[in-house]
Amino acid sequence: MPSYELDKAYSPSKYEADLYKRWEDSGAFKPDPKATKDPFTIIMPPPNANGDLHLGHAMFVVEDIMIRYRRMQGHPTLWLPGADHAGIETQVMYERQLAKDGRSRFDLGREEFYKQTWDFSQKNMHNMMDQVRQLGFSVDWSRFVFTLDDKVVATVYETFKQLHDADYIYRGNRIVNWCPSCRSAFADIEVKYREQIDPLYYIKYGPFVLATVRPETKFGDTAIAVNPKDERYKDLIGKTIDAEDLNGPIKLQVIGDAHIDPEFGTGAMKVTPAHDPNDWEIGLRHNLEVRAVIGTDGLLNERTGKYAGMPVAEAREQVAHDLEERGLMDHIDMNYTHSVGYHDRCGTQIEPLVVEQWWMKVDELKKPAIKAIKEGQIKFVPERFTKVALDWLENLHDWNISRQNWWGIRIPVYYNNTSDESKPEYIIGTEEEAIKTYGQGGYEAETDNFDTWFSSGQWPFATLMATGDFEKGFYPTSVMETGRDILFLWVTRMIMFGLFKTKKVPFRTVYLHGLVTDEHGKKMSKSKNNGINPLEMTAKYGTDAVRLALTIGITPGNDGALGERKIEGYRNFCNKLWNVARFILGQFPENYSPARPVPQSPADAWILARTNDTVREVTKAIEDYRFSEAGQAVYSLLWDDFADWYIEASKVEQNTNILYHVLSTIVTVLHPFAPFVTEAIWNALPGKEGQLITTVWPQAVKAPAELKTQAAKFEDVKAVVQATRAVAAEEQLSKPVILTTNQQLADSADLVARLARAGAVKQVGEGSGLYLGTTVAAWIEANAQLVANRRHRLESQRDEKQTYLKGLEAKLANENYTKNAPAAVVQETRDRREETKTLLAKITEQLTNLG
RNA sequence: GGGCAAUUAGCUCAGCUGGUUAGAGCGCUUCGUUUACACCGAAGAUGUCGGGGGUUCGAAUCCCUCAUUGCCCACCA
Repeated sequence: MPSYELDKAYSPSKYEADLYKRWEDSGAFKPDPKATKDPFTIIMPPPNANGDLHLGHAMFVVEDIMIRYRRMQGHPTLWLPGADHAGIETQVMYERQLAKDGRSRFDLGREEFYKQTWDFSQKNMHNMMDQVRQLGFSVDWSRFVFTLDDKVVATVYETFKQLHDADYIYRGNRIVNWCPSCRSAFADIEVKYREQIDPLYYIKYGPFVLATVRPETKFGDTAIAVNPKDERYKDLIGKTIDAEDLNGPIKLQVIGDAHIDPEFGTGAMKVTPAHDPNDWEIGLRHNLEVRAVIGTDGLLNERTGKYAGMPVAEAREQVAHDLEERGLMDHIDMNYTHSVGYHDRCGTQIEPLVVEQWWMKVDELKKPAIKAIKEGQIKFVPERFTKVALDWLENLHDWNISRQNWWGIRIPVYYNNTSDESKPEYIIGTEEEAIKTYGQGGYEAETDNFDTWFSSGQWPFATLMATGDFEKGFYPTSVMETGRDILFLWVTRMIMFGLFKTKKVPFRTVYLHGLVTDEHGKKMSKSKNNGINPLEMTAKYGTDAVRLALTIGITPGNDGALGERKIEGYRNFCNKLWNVARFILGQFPENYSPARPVPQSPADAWILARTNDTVREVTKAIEDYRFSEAGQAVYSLLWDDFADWYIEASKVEQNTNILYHVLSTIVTVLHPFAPFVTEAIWNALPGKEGQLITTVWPQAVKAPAELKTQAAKFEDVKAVVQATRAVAAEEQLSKPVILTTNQQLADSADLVARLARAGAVKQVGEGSGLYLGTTVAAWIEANAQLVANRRHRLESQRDEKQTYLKGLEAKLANENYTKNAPAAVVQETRDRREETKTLLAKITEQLTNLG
């Protein structure tokens, strides 16, 4: 015997874990092999296996919405989860942990450090997987992929070799962004610039005075550059000058280079090709000697004499001090503002150094990517990011793909360590191949790792190749949904790699979400202590509440504010839905077996029409990636229409099949957004088989005219009820009596009375009392005093309508309007005019009767 | 220096290709022991849609311009 009963309030913790397990165990998360539509695939951006999930990950809820929606639509649907070893980021995090015990990675050594970081990330990975479950994400766990899985690494290696064979990979000694703390080079995009004030030293160099913020690099100066058009220095170009320096006299050649701004400083610049990117370029142009004076350890080297071994900052002070002492300092500007690069992961100041690295040529690789985007093979949501991505790609320079960190995927290169020069300088391949080529002990393995983004840039195909789904129609994937902040770092690179490796775009649509900020739109940060932990919130308010809070009111590409109060609001909404279900379940007779909903009353027709419209609206909105609007539409149907009106109406005239139908429909279309509460309710409904997660998405139909006519009658009832309530509230009337001349309204007397909390609804030949001003003529029985009291209200009502009518008439009198505006719009204006005229006549009549 | 976005109710934000008298949630005021829900219900107040100009029959929506805020990119001896 069904016990159609639910707890008084929805308690998420009671259901979530069980429901999730049931979904997972039933295989619902796997693509349905029987589904016949096109496959729908999303590869989840793999969270970094080095900590807890945060709100950025919780934003993947939009992926779950798409996935659940497509699954219900009957597509073979795959949401593939994974985790990222996140090279340098994880390394830095684990090093911080080590630092708490006063240790560094150098104490452990490379091998031990790797092993411990592996354990650290494995632990985090499992923790993270639990958290993904907690968010209700319907990912196919059987296809979980880690970036360090053998199959992924194999694909990454294969791609590297293919790129190398195509001549897109080279090894080069060039200036790079060096992080002295990580002891690794980084790509330009991993350097974040911060504005700061530093002293600008004007130092004397023979006949020159020149400005620099880095006097400590002067030992690496190999020229002085001036603008060739600068009259002051023109004659010196090409000459070599003698200058007194801290370590004795030196000679420097003077070169002319258009890069020099005559307005800056003294118009002359010291050129240090080894330690400044611009100077490096100048050096290339003028074939200057590259003299390194700072090592990869961030310390000055033996070329600097007594400064050798000093860290850069210390050396700078010392050199400046000594220059002053020796009379070689002209003056110092203490208020010079400029921006300085810092490593975005560890925050250490970047030291430009010349170090040998592996590079990827991008000039050819980016072309197909640009083409694909321009041709619309990849669409961006929101659209404005199309141009942003294109601009970035078009200006992209060769990419340094090697990292000297210890945590990552080793570049599969072995160098010739034998004296046999007929053998290749290096090979790309396995150790066995190295042995074959160079003999046992005749080779040296590369120790550099790949940039994390080199491997994750291959994620869409690397994952599907690892799971064996690549050939099964899941590639190209459907949507790449990720944070706006990694558009360049990740998305553009996936496009390049995807097109190179598979000749196909990796995804058809890129959906970018913005940043989740605190409730006042401020960035969340530890120092401000305004952060929200999504996992704490799911525990406190339920996962559905958090999901809705991250969906509704948040638009693609834009930042979205989230406060605890917002989550609380959606917790309330879930509870509202729960109670609606609880009420309806209580209405079912024993052994109720649902039948086709047939409208018997205007209210029935009205709610059926509203439900049908909402299904259409939600479906369209999801298809258009307007998830906020989709969620809002269901929210409003449930609360504003179903709960506030229809359920109340059903307490007078009940149509159980319609209650059942509307509840089922709401729960179904809300499921992608709030999967738990909807599934819990579904399970309690009689006559439902299987799980909601795999139930078929409803289809909106073209509503028959008769349904619309009937529905309009309920709108009339609503209007009278609302007007009555307003008057009753303002005049403190209890149980007012409603009079009407309208047959239909009189027919619905019980309904109107209940909804309006009226004493009675009476049909009369002629109205009297307080006129309600609704299209269906109705009055509230009232004495002369009360009517007189409300006279001003009628008058202002009349004035308002008159103004409005005037506007409409002016509009319709305008030929330009009636000619140019679409016929439907004009017709609507005409209808409105007639309506307003009728109302106005009634109000005027009422006022006349008042005398 | 280049670019993008935002500016709408006290707060946080919707408003898709221009077309009802501009919306939601929260907050606020008043009232409320109704056959589910106080995590509730009813009623209500609050807007020169940042300023100025323009296009149009019609502009929150399109164009120009200014202002403020945020973000991205580049450069910075």
